[in-house]
Amino acid sequence: MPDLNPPQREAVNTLSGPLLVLAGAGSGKTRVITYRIAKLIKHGIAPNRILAVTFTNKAAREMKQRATSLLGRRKRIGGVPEISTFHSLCVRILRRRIELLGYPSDFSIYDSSDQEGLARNALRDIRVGDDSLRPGDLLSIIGNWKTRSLGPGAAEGEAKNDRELLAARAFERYQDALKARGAVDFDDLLLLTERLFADFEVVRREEARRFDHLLVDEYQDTNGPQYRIVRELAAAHRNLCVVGDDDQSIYAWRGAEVSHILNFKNDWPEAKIVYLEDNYRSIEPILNLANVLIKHNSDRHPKVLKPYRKGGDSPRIMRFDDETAEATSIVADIRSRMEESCGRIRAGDFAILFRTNEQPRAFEVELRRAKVPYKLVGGSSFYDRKEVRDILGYLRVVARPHDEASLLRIINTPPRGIGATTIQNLVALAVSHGTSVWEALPHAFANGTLSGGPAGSVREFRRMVLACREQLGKKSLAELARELMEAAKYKEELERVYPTAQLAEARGTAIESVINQLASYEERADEPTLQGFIEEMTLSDRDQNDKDDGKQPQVVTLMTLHSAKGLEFPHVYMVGMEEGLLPHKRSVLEGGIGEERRLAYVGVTRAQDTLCLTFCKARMKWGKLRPQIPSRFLMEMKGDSERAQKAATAARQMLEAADQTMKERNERAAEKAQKTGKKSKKKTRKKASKRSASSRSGPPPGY
DNA sequence: CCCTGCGCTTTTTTT
DNA sequence: AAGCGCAGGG
Repeated sequence: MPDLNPPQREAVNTLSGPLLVLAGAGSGKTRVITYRIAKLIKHGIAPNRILAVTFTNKAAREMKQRATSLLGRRKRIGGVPEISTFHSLCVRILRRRIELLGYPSDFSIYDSSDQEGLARNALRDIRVGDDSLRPGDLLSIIGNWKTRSLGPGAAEGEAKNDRELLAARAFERYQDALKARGAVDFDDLLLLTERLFADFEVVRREEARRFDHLLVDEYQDTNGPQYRIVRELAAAHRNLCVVGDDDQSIYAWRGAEVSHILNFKNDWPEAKIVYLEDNYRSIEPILNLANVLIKHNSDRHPKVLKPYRKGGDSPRIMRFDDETAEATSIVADIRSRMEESCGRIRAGDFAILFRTNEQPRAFEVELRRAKVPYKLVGGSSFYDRKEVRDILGYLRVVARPHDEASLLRIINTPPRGIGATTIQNLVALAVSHGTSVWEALPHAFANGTLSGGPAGSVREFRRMVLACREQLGKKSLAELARELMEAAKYKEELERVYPTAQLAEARGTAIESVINQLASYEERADEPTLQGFIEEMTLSDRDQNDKDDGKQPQVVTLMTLHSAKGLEFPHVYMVGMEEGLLPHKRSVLEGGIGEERRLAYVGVTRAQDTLCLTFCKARMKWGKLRPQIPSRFLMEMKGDSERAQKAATAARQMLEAADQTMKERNERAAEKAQKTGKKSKKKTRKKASKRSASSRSGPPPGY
């Protein structure tokens, strides 16, 4: 890539006022942002007056690195620019001011698995009509409302059917439960910040005054709350630079609105607009494919990626019998390309991109078998492992014993004789006192809720937590964590549960790994706190690789198309190019092919040198081999619109049919449930009345 | 209180 | 195919 081209230079040199940079894929937008930050500082802006916001921690980390290396020695003068994600920015604001909204300033942040527990409780014993909801469904509905800044009241008012009414009521209980625990979920971070700005002018001014320049990356993916937070922060100084590409908007399902970037000029009439269309990343044939594909989207800002790197091999399209064959061949392909290149091409040059998180399974098996090193980004990995969640639970309880979700998670892990009944009684007592379970413990000893064996176990548990809290600040956090896990006899439990020492050992490494990450956090952070570490673990993008902050190991990358946004690889495989997968079934049936096409576009434009698109004739699902139709996007890229049409029609028919059989099955199940359902309904009612009898006051909201 | 085994459901993307 | 919840035995 040459030095800055004219539009890039213009973007970098526009130092004040609103600026919209419409940057195509591979046009060097990260470079433009970092150069701009450097330029601002060279022109005398104090670094700590600059705020840059990104969507992922990875992007923030990278931007920080590049900016500091650009600035060299200069960074020491006047601090460093603040580069963070929306979420961590909001956490910082809320820690300062959230008490105005009735939350404690040491609020906990609940991640998806904590949320699920709350959702389950919120749904307990409510029924509207004969609709019911799964916790996951509820959470996605709530997420939807939250990204539209709707509270439970407004949601109930808007509810159009029983299902939504039910969800709205559960939403209220869910939100009450969160607040009662002094906890917020991910959406709340944005929502409460927005509310703080709206309700308290002082806060808005105070926060807006911290910075004179605001830069936002991936602006096409801002949702409502993010958009309004940006607007408020930049309203006074108006030095707002946003960078994005409407063709890469892939988060509409999470509330992102492309209109934010398309209507930028309406909000900031004096804004300058710069287009970056020169692509320095990919070779010509890859870009041709991308351009042809995205043209099929009608609702867009027309632009074309212009290749800087002319010539090169055309992308390959390959067909396989099933996902096992797909994985085997691709892994073999990777191996042979590495071998033939005599070490010039390395594992780290390859990426395998897919639409859904079940797809990498076959590849993992195959890569392991072929001894090719790889990493699986995101998905259910390290952070979701039971052991990791357990130790984090312990740490969270030590940091803040009122954190109910964590307390209940670990109070009997490993089993220490505090069973379900005991826990239920404790929760009921806490509820009737209107306190957290932790606070209720002394009362429970006093009034006899706890007695005998369980009382002893609980007392010992409480002592263990208190002893650990005692040590906070006196010992290193890593040391503390190690001692805590020892006191909890966690390793012994692993040895007990797993048949072989080897298995137990493998499980134990997760614990070790968290403790190591804690140690490295302590070294790196200015003022390390347990809360700070937990926050980092909760908010971090789920990239395990941030632990080895030195050299990236040379490994093949496996990730979803969504996670691939913003990245590039010399050699890319886009796998599972099939109707129902990409475009995803849901989009085929409910509309929204445009976003799927953008997703495919994002995938194609990740590739620098070679691209390989693959699909399978059939795919294993629920133990059955199901025939697949090649993705219409493949045909669109080949310029065969007619066959793309046909594929679309055939896919719709097939998926609708599958949907129909499933509906029928559900109906049959529902009928069955109605017969036994009367019984089970009675059962749950009985249970409910039992519970309320024992707790006297009945289950209040949140339980 | 804890463990096992059976049966039932499962269908996207994430900070 | 696999993970989860629940019932029943130790």
